[in-house]
Amino acid sequence: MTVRTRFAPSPTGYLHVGGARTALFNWLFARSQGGTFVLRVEDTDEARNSDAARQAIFDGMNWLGLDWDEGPGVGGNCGPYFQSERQGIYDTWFEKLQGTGRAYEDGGAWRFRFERRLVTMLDLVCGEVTIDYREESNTPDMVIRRSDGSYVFHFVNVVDDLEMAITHVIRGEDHLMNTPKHLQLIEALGGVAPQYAHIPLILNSDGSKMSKRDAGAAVGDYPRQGFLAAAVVNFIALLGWSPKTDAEIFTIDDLVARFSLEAVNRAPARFDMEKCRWVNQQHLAKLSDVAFASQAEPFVREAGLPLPENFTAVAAAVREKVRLLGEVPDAVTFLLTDAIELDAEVIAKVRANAAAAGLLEKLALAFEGIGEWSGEAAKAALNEVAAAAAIKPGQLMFPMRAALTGRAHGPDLGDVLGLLGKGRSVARIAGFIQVLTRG
RNA sequence: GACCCGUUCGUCUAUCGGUUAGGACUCCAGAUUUUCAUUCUGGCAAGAAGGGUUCGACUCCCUUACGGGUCGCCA
Repeated sequence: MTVRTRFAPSPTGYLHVGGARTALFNWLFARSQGGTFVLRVEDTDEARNSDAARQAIFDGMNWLGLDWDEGPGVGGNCGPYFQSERQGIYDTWFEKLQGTGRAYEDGGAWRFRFERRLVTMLDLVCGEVTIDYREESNTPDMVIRRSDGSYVFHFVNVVDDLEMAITHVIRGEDHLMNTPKHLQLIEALGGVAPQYAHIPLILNSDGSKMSKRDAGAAVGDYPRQGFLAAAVVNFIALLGWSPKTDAEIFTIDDLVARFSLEAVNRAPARFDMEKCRWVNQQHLAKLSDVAFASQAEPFVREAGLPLPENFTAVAAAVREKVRLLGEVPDAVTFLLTDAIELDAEVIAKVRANAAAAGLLEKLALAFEGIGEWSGEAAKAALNEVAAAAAIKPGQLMFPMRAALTGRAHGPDLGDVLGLLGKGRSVARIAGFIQVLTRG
């Protein structure tokens, strides 16, 4: 039997990280088992659905790299994959259920009569769970068809899982208490129940339930901030699942190779944005210079900065200084424009050294004398100036960094000098000396 | 309120009866880097509480506390 999993979101809002992780686990399980991953859109609630939300789901899945083998856009033998287009199928199953005598009308709606007994399920994550359905007041018969003729979630979800031959239902723990209902319905329908795996929910860093508007909740925000899809996939995979090794940085293929439902945790996990950023930094570090530059380019363009021909080198210079691609524009501004902002604290710090201005003047002079400019040549000149002044080259570094970048932190000075070129380097030093001496 | 699931450093986690309870993020301190960052080394920091079972319990059982989930003609 080949594994078939599905992700069945409702297009009622943006794609949530919790949903994304559910999709990821289903995808990982299918891929690791050589199975099929189905995307099914549960858009039965017309009032709450929107095209924008539908698109957000597709965009989010595509961005994360979670491709589906069957579903919207790719088709498959179990379509249509929008529940809004499956009315006829539901009608057929509903009639079949009516034939069993387990459905009864109530105020225009139709309810499913539960068997009054203990229902035991064997969850792949939670283990054996038994729910008491003997007392009707605790577990009233559920409505499966509304008085307006439309079907409710429990019914269509079960029918579709049967129709689509889903073998493993991996979903959030918020569905755990729905499972006995689904099991009873499947039994009445004469179907074979899939295996269930209820995964723990993702909480905010303060332990509250993560919902809309919480930081990090919307998958669509991640690309905008400059997260790499591979990093987000890596990070959310580690929320509630463990690869059982000390390694933490994985490609999506690594995850496929290591994934197993047995290693899914039972306790809810909190979302730690700091660590997510760290994971992103680790993934950025693994990119080639060219790949990094092309990822960073849209952000620089968006910031309204000019893109020089040597942008790859510019980006490479700041690569290990950033955790998010969104930080790149700020980090490279001083290399792309001459309108640099001088940090007041940095100026004060340089001024504290009375000799700084004089040294910088000598440095500018030495730079002027360089025939063939390069970062290395400039550094050699700096070393000579330092030697002549009987100071360590390191002492000249800070004033020079301040003059060239306006800041205390930034790329390697050799890189900066090489990228800036002779003219701009000298000009910035001259300008900085003026600021220093002005008062 | 009832029912279900859970509870190891602040956070993510390892441990499947015998460990100085390990790793990672964050933070702090050193080292390296002529500068910045990276990197490296070290440090702070945990078995919710109380009962059992056992020669021995973080690991098994019970109780309590706490956290989360579910109780719709939402999905």
